[in-house]
Amino acid sequence: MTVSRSGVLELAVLGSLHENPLHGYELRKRLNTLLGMFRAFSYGSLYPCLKGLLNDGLIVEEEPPDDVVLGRRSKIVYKLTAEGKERLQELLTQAGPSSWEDESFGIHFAFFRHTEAEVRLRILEGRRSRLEERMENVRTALARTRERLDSYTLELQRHGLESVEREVRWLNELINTERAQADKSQSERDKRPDSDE
Amino acid sequence: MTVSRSGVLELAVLGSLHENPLHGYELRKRLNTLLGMFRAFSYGSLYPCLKGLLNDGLIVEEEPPDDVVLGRRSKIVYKLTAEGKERLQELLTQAGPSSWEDESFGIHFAFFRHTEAEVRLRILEGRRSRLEERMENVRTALARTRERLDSYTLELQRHGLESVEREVRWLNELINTERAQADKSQSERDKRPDSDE
DNA sequence: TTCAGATGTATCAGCTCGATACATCGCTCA
DNA sequence: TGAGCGATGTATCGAGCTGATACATCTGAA
Repeated sequence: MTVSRSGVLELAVLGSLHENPLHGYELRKRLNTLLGMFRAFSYGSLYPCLKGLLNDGLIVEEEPPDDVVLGRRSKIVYKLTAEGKERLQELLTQAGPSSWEDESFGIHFAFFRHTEAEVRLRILEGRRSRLEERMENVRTALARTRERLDSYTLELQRHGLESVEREVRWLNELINTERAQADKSQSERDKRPDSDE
Repeated sequence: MTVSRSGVLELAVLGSLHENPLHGYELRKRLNTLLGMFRAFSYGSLYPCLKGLLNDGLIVEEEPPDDVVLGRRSKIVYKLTAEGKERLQELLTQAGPSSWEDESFGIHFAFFRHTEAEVRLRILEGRRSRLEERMENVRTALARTRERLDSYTLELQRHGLESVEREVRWLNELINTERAQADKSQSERDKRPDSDE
């Protein structure tokens, strides 16, 4: 906590370093590739974050392999410590309201393969209800406005709402898939496919 | 420039106050209704912005109407000055790269009814090429990645790209409409519909 | 009457972005 | 050879925004 580190960035960095050790520059590229259109991190957030994680003992500098030692090392390659792995597990397990914020959701989603089915469902459903709530607010605010809005503003509203509706449908599909899988593995564990759930 | 004021917020505030004088609380509600799903401003940015605009003489406190004078005024209603109107025109006329940033585009769009057709086209086309460029980068970065990504990450990429593709199509429609209107008014001005432009 | 919730102004810590600085490496073109 | 250039690489800073919070008033309902 000594140094700036926002939780979501921490997850992104620890999750990436868990897969393989990286140095800052490459970490940024990897993360931005991973997140695609959703998000792009800047050095101004990554380097302070790495410094903070190092400071807290969650990551350490990796020793360069012997055959590179001769040259001055310019790269600083980081890898997770045991505490770092623990912390990552913690971040992957807990899913609070921040997990379905716009900025956090993509990160959590990108590391879904490491998280429990139950947590995945919680995050997906949390995001869905967050979006639906927001749409509801916008719609009622829009309906309450007395003056009539010009066509450009209305078009903006329409497009915005439609985009979010599409995301909700996408979330629904994902949730259904997750549920179907959960049910399947549940009934496999039970060894007897009863009709009652 | 004395106080914090980011250009896009300045446009949003001046544009709103141009239509009718408002106090901070109401300004925020109006702006957030106007922008719908696109953006929401916080007090932490609005009040400093109002202070800055006041400081630079672009807005002034409006005298309360006589029939309210008796009670202590708690509201501080602001309205544009002549310099404020000038500045607003300036902001509406100029369209640079910042106009097609994610955070700015919605604001510019929401005030399109006050801007020239030529500027509207510049902003729409600028945003389109910005999005296309970004998609191109993501796609090549994705193609260059050697390791294969898990299904969640791929799904995230797919959804992200699809959303942006949809926005590009939306922009195309708007651009076509704008162009058609521009051509129409152009030929009306010419009074003779020649084939060569 | 009291209390909750909307209205209203204002600030602050923490965090992020975009720009920038600086240095090295490998490549190409002359 | 070496000049130039773009990618690689680490790092910092100012400016600005969010979310939380504090505090005060007004209104209507219980």
